[in-house]
Amino acid sequence: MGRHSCCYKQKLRKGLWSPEEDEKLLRHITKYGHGCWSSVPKQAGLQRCGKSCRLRWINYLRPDLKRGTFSQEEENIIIELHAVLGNRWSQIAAQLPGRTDNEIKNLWNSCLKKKLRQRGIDPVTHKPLSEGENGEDKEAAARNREKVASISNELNLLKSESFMSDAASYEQRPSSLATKGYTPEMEGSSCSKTVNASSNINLMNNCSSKDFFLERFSTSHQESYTTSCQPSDLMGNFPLQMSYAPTDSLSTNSYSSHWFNQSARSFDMNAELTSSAMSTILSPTTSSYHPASICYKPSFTFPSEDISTASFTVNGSHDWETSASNNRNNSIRINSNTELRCNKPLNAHNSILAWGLADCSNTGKETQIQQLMESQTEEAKWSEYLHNPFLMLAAVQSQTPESLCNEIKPSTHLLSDTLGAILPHNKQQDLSQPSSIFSKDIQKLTAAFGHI
DNA sequence: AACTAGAGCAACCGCCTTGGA
DNA sequence: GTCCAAGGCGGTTGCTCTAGT
Repeated sequence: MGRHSCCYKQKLRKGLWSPEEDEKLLRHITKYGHGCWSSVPKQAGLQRCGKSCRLRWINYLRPDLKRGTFSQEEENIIIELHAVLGNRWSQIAAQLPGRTDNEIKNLWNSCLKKKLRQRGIDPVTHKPLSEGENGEDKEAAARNREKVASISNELNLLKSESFMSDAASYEQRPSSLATKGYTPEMEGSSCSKTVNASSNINLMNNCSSKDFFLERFSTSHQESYTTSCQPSDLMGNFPLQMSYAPTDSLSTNSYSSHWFNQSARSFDMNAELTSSAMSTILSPTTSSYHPASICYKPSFTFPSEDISTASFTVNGSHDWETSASNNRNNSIRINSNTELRCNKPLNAHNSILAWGLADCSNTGKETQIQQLMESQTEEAKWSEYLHNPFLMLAAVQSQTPESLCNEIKPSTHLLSDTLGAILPHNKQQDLSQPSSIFSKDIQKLTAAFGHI
């Protein structure tokens, strides 16, 4: 790899775009659309490479771009999203209509990082800066810690044969679809990419339960069907610090932390699991129901769609299976022992799902995990579990369903409470409508898992 | 007025993934 | 299965502007 092939062929202009070039590009795309970017410069009469044209369009000429400085609310959203997503600028940008990843990246590097440091928050970890460690040292230290943790986790993985089951893949939506949704013809395209098992291994072992869930249950990062997640519920020790954004509408719900999908819908973290994972694996008709479940603490909000009871199976392995292909047994099975499932019927009047990690085999064992859970607060328990997938696995494999049962907290109100303040006015009406995204995902996962 | 440093921003670079041949 | 072009993304560079000296 190196310079783009198009740049070899002829001497192309580089550097800043002139108004004439802008006009040519704008006129061409307005009239014909961009189609294949590599052919755009020729058709538009530009001495630029296709990539350069694409970038110019995306970052500057696009008509839906929002100009001007970032509002305080936008900054807060970026900070919150960065705490969750890290430097995934395109994903962050996807939650801020009219803003580009480049813009956000520049803002972060030039302004927000500084602001966070001034507030005593490490922009890398989003945790309070410790005294005696300056920002740069802290960053380096954080990177080192990550490396160490990563290596350690890899070793743990090797030790854990249960995690070394054969590879599986699941479908993930293409990033292009999500990020650059301004070309209508792109919508509905069905490209996909496969994430192999090694990705999932890393997800598990980097001890980010957030990532674990997002990767496992969302159809894509880019189009992540959002979640609001109570960090103590799902993110373990994930460093989501809300304290620095106390005034905006997001932060009034603090730990609800709503996210948005490409169409500016907001969902609940739990809904991410349900909307992307569930919708892709559930048929609206049948699924199994297991009365003796281990209730998984986070409650899942599901859009009001006519979906019956459902379950999907999880094990500690990164190997997923589903029997959804025949639409009779709508479950994802990772291994034979554990199920993560919804144990409430879903219909238009009951959109709250209670999910369970159900132990299907090893019941009644007393374990360290159980003792741990008994001794800690509920929040801490789940934090610990979600922080450490191995603990989770161990617990699930050794606990009785009852011993792990926690109450389910409805969370739909978080959605409605927050959206009004966040969504553009013209988007708010969508909230009452069943999301077509979900049915799309049903098709996608069905297709994705159908061949397994 | 000249110089310098820093901030902000636009664009490029290099790598990765995807999909078609 | 391999190769390659295209597209996407995050990191980096370099230019311009502005404030301070």
